Amino acid sequence: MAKPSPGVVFDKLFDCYGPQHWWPADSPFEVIVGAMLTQNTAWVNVERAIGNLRQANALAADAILHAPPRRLAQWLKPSGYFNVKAKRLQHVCAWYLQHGEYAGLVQWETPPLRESLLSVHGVGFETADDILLYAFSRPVFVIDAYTRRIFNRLDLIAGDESYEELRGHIERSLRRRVDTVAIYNEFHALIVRHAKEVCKVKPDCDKCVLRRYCARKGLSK
DNA sequence: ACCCAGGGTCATA
DNA sequence: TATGACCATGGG
Repeated sequence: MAKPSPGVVFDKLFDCYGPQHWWPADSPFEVIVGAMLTQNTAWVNVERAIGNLRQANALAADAILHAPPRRLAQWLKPSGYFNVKAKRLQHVCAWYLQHGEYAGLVQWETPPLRESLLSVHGVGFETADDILLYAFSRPVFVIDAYTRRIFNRLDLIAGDESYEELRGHIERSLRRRVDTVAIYNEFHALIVRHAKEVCKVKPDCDKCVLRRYCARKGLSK
């Protein structure tokens, strides 16, 4: 069985599920908040925490930055790790305000913007790239655990690549597409959708749209 | 009673 | 550089 290219994987997922309309947020700042809160956390719990912030009229950088840590942690409780995330959220809000919020940051070139994000305590590769792609519309492909799992099962990667190696590999393989930002946006969303939908519990991809290509090498996480 | 979820940091070897 | 511990809630 021939291996599919990443582009073929994208096309099959898109044919199956259609556009996903990501990121689920009303503003770039809300994307940033969601990206921080969803770290190793189910999205439904993130929605509750964001709902708490909104209800407290605290879904804004200055409000979060100046909120008492106790109260901020209370709002974040449903999304887990609330003490850790309260600090991380304040760090990223301080960064956001220091650099002129969206209007200031949107003028930056992508590489220095990415470096600056990664310098914020609590922002790692995936969170930075979520923010770059979905808040600032930059052509950066997001690698998450689902991406590794799916590409691993399709035998498209060795499995021990670093984050940056894997990102470079997938970005290069999609270079010919016309609108890379739109493709990266949709692809990552489709991978998450697909992982939740069918590939989560069943490694052999029974009803999987990618079944024809599935390597079935057993329980490769 | 487990396991997992749209990760990241820190201490240790 | 490479593991392991830790953070913590809610759903299956």
